[in-house]
Amino acid sequence: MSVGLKDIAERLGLSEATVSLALNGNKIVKAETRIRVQKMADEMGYIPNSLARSLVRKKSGMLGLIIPDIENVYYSELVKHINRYCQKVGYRLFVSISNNNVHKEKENVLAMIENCAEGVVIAPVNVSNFNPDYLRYFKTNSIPFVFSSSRYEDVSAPYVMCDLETGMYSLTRYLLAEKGYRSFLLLTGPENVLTLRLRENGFLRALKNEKDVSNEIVRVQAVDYDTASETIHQYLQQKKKIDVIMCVNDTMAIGVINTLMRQGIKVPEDVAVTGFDDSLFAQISVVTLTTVVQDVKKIAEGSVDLLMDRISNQTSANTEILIPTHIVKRASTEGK
Amino acid sequence: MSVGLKDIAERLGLSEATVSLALNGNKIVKAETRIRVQKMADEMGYIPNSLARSLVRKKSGMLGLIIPDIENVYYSELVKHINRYCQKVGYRLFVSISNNNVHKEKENVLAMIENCAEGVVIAPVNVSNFNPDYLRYFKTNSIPFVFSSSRYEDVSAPYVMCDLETGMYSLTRYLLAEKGYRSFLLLTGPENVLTLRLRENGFLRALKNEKDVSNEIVRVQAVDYDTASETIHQYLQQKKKIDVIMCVNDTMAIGVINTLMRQGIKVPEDVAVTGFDDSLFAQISVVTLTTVVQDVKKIAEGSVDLLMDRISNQTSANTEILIPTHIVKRASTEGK
DNA sequence: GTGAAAGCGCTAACAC
DNA sequence: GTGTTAGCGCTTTCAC
Repeated sequence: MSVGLKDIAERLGLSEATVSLALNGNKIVKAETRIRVQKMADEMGYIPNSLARSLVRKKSGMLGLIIPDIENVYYSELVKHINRYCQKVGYRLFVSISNNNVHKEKENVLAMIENCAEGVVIAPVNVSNFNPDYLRYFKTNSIPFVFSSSRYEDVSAPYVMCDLETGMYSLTRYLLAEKGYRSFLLLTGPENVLTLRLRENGFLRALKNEKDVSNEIVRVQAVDYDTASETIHQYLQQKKKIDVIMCVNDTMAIGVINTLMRQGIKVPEDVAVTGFDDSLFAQISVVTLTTVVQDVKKIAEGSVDLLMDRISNQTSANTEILIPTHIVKRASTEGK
Repeated sequence: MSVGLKDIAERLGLSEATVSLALNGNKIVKAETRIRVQKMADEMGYIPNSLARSLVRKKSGMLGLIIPDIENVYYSELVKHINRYCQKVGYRLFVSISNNNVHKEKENVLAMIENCAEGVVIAPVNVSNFNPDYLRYFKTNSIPFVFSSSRYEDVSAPYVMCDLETGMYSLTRYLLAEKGYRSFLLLTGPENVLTLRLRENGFLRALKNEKDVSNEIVRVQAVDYDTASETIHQYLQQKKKIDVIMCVNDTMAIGVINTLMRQGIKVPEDVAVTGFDDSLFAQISVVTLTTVVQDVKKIAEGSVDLLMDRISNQTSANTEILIPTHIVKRASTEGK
């Protein structure tokens, strides 16, 4: 049913080799023959078998991407950009989902090797990973990999991520110095997650040595909409006076805003709210979000560039790229 | 660097064949040998090359999924479920993105064949596709495919999608009969998109023969947040009296609600709003959305089941599965 | 129970 | 210019 090189060769009275060369546009084949072959291939609906090709070439033309969660807008945006950029540099992308689960991530790593990815971008799970030793399989199979969006601190490998610490620092300083807020609440998640810790560090550094400023850190289990909503709902019982609630992502910020508004508390007049990421959510909030922009496209392209570098040059320098962030001011803090 | 069957065989003084059989758990190999081989493979960090395996077995163990847009929450949810379900049935999933572009979809189809997908799920582009003849490549290469979430009307192939027409019908009837709304505005997109047309049909059918009921259809180019916001913003100039604004997806509904609220118009007190899909967005709206539930998980699993069926049984009946929808009532219509 | 041999579909030397 | 050959890493008869 499906047509192969052999079929074309037979029909044309040529050898498989010539057909192969012709189809690959090799100039060594007579132009006329090339055309003839090309035409016949089209006619017969020839589609090359990339399994066979990859096997013999020892190049699959495929890059891998491992992400924790595809429903998270941050990662779906990452996928979009990485996918697009891969195509641009002539590769195909195989995406696999770790479901924020270390064991699954290991499986995905093995799958990448089985599938002969020429390199892989890993967006690490957002839970603590005490033993990411399965990454050594990449080394033993000479497959380069880079971290993207986050990294494992005890694994020495190149990475591309945003400068989250500075991002949160700048945002906090802005709220402090320009908006004059004095009492801060940081709504964040588990302590052991790098990307959250960096935000926290930025937050604390910005407030350090400030007098007449109060800050509080509220830690929740899941950094999502529902959890944020409930947490703030409960927090409101305390009737504490807060100037601004800073969230570690936009989704939580929306949860906070909606909860506040339903209680008749005005944002930003009564209390300001900030997000992080500048995802889709930042703009579809009733009160648009002041947030920190993570330039996902830059992260995506930076990751692929870095990976391509390692694939072709076999450079082994542990390049570490920190993409600058910037803050975007919207309605949720522009009250005072 | 990377270890193959041969390496293991040499170390053990066995043949490649035996090692292969042992690793595949073939009972014909002496249990003791099997263990020995297994152990050595682990020790040496053997990872099978699925390219080679697939080539000889003529089974890649891979299914394909083509979607228009990964940033759209509907599709990312679809990816999640299909991915999960594929794993359950022992397949890997290769996702590719058509970017809502017919030409790209064709490329993706070819890529699926090149990559030897054993079957593929297609979520069609949401623009008119006058000539999806490239789908015949699947037939000529004996690769089964099924449509998911939508379909091309002039292509005869199995499909799994929600009963959008009935969904919209029920919602409209509910608003009419139970809520007593009399003037309806439907905010939808281009005329030639099946999934939108079905909604429209349901809407019109529900209102047909109703006296004292007015309906208006406003058509926009892009069914997204910004377009919906702007359109409603302009529409408000007309100062027409409208009871309910029905949107063809949740994202647009949020755009509408936010725009209304910013104009001081209360939802649902002054005007009610409905969405469609019951995506994440339906619940993160300030005013939670009354909407129609598309059971994405069922669509996902149905699509894979149908595909598996065609892969194994080579059945050729054109099964057409319409998943029932139901409406969920939330704050955005519960005013009157 | 194990090994030898053929071959999956394609490519890349090397002959002719 | 074109054909012959070998072989990518693995599986799977079929002898032994």
